[in-house]
Amino acid sequence: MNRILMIDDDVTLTELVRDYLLLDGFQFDAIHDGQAGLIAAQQSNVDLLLLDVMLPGMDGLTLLKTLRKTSHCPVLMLTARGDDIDRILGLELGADDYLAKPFNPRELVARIKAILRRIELVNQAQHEGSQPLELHDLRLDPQSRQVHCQEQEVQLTATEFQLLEYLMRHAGQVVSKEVLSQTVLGRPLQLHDRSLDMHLSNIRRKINSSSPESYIQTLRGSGYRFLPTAG
Amino acid sequence: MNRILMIDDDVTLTELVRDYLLLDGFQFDAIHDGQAGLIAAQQSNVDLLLLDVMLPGMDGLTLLKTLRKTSHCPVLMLTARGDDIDRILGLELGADDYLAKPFNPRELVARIKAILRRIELVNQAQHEGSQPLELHDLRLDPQSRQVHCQEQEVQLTATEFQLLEYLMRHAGQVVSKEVLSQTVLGRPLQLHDRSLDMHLSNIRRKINSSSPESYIQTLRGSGYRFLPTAG
DNA sequence: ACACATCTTTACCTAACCTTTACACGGCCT
DNA sequence: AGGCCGTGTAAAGGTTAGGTAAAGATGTGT
Repeated sequence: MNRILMIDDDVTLTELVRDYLLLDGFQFDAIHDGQAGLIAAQQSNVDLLLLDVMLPGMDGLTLLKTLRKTSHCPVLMLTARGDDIDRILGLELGADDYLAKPFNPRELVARIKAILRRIELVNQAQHEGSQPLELHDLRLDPQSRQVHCQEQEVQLTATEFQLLEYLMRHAGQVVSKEVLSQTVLGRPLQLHDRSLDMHLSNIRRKINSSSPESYIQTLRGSGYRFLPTAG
Repeated sequence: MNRILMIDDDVTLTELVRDYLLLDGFQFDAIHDGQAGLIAAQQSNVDLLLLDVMLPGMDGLTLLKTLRKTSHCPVLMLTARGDDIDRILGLELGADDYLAKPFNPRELVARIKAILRRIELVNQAQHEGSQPLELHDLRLDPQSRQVHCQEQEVQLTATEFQLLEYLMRHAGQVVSKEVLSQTVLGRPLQLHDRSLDMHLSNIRRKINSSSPESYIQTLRGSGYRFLPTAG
């Protein structure tokens, strides 16, 4: 789960952004004053900072400059149109992106995700989890992003693939819908949200066309479990 | 077997790291003084150097600077939080990575492996980088920078060539747009950046004029994959 | 300065995809 | 038995990623 800190004196705006980000499964805090914001950004463990340029207490550019002495936390600047964007993004200050006010909250979310994905990439070099998984008559290969069932290729969408991969990696364990929603869909499970059920259903349909076995058990009220091979 | 040398005055820490690295099949030595460390690094045959910034005898940055005059051995810096990371990683000193103390030993191992893998890759690329690649009815020759499709030459621009080469070298694997943008275009993928799509489109058009086969698969939401020949 | 090649951005479109809605079924409790 | 709740799934609806044409920007050589 990613923690976002927003430093902006516009309370209406921060509340709006809060709503959107919570829906997408982020943790969110807002601070409405520059100096307090700097301290919070320095001390707490923030994954990404949303920073307004115009701020009471301390303006955003100064804040960023100060923060950069001690932190490389990714920063997305919120600017008024016509601000000195080159300088903000350039080496001198080193923001990761900017967005001109007023902005579309969806766009903001998209940019946040883009930045975090970029960061993720850098850390990913050390990621090893790319060995093919083989259970029952299923083979799932993250490297080629292919799934075979009884040697027949099964075409899965990105989400279906992630879902199946997660279940297979946790074979034998019960995985709750809450966890699946958060890790696979990237958002908290909402009331009446049937997306996961649909994806599961689709996976089963696609797999069952090759194999009648059902590895994916439903544990009513608890979640799902992928049968381990021993069983 | 890879040989790791750690230069750090914290004996408890070096012992901890020793345990982890031995378990992972590395050879390991530790030296607790800067000057002695430099000499050891210069003389012995080390595959990777773990270097603390704060050191008795000679500080890590000076050591690295001196070492770089004679050696290109990969270096992973161990820093206190808030050290001038840019300078460490930058061209001036040329460390390969850094890790802030206190760190998780697993993370350290992961980064070490990542660096060594990277080095390995580079060596490999230099080694085989000049042999022509042949897949399906495509032949791509890095040496002459020519591409033939069914014996017919296909004129590609520099970017298109690099893109195709990267995909062919990773035939069978999914390659994300993020990775392609970073490696081929040399910049992080931005939101709404369609350059890659365009280059892909152009490559496909040029190739398809000679051959109706489509080796380049799109995996919506995941990236692209060049079909391996076996399949 | 100009022409040319290349790369990037913009814009539009479509198909693939994800989510929502709706209804059905079956377990579980009282 | 009856009702509630969680789940399966078909179908509809809305959204988005990707293909590509065309315009714009950038670069390079003459």
